[in-house]
Amino acid sequence: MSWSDERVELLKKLWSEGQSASQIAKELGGVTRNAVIGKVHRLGLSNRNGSAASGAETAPKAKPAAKAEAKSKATTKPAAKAEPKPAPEPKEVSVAAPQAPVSRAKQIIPAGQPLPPQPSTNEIDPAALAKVSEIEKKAMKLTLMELTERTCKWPVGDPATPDFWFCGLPVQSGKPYCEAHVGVAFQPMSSRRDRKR
DNA sequence: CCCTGATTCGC
DNA sequence: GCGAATCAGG
Repeated sequence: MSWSDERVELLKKLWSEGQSASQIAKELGGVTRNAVIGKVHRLGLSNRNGSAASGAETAPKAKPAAKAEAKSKATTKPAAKAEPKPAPEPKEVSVAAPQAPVSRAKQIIPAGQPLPPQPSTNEIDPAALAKVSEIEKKAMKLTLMELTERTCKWPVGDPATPDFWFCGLPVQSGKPYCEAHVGVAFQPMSSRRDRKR
């Protein structure tokens, strides 16, 4: 595989979108994450500007590079290329705010069948819920067959609906869900024992 | 162990 | 230019 124009464009897009190198590699196909990273560097866009994706974001690293380094990086990138596609990316996430309720999590519990470990959607940390609804917007939206050992298996939507999918984001570690969903899946402790019937 | 990006260096 | 190997870190 070679870096055709289209592939480079897709690479740029996905990279600035905040996708990880491995994810981009998968989508491109025929390349490894190393190839992606290498290309990214060669393109001079190692810095993901535009909007730092909150969440799975690596903090700004300041690498002294204790190795032999006598080169100065000339980051002179005009980038004044006329793109046919203006890159419609309304990326301007304002996370600084006290987290305004973007959207109320509707209780879309179909028949009351507690499929997922979805705990009572009313006594969970609101911040965690907000986090969930936020990451679910950029979830992988995988199908059942696409789930792997390390993709978030949190179901979203109504299983009896075409809008049903699994989160699919990278799992926290050995857990079945991504960080955000782990947050709501495992309640620290709550009034659990007071469930009387 | 899983992952992330960064860098090096033979090709 | 390319990317596997390696490095450095979470």
